[in-house]
Amino acid sequence: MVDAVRLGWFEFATGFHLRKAQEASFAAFKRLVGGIDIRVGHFATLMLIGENPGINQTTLGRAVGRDKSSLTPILDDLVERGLVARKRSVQDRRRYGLTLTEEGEAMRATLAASATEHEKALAACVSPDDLAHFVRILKRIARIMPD
Amino acid sequence: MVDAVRLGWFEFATGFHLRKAQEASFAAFKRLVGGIDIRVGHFATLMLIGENPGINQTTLGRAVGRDKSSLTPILDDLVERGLVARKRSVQDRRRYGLTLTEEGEAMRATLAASATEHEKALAACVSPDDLAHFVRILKRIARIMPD
DNA sequence: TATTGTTATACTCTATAACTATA
DNA sequence: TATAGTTATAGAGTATAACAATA
Repeated sequence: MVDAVRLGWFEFATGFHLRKAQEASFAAFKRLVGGIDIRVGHFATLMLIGENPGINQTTLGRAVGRDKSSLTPILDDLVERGLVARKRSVQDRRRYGLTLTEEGEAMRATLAASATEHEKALAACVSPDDLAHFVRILKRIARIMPD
Repeated sequence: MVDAVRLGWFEFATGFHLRKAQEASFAAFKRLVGGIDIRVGHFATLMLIGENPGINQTTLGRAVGRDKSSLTPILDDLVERGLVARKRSVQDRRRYGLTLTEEGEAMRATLAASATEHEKALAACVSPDDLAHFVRILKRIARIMPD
């Protein structure tokens, strides 16, 4: 049974469609990397450590919009799997500098390939001309809305 | 301490910014309706029942992208608070027809006002010319990505 | 046999608060 | 006193599976 549901006001509710688009994109990405045993939170963490070697957990948390305590189990897992190394800073012994191991770098390359695939799938929804503009709007929303 | 974090590849990762924009929009909406004791899941449910009187739970779940079992506790709460009425269908006694009570309708009107405010806040991030196009892209992503 | 809705249950993700150790 | 990171814990939000009632 396929019932037509009137969205009514929701037809134009940006927040509602933002959520559905995000969920769809998320689900598609999960399916894409389904063969690789890694979660999306792990993915972002791995990519950002690769891009910012020596970054600490608090800074990393701010970048992905999560509390530092939320990152602890993710990092525990990545370290245990030999993908990330925690090195205590000599200048400030409270901090750990995070870096990718060789294996972590290899995993990052593999995941980056999946991510590129995923971007291609998104490109089927947004013309190349519009994509940059689209992402710019998303960034503006993320930056401005909280105030 | 404000560290600059290199996003690197992430700079262009649509999915990443989609998530951050969705979270920012969600947080802003929560703050807006903060005075009203209602959650976002409840909000969508209330709006869609108002727009589709007599809708059943399975159909409603499909519209919001949730399993029917996820809606049961939400509906229990809305019914207990006198906002929604469950009426067993006479044609098919397995189904309940969902409608808003008078109080539910009043709540819907109040929430719709908040939602309109929220859309105005979003309009500060997307020009009126672009907004319709932006939402169209979001819908396309939600429709196409899962395949 | 299939479907609607409920229940029991468990999992993921996340934050808060209290803690240790350093500064 | 303040900060980096960990631990314990709790709360959303969600899905899966088994179930009862009905089709």
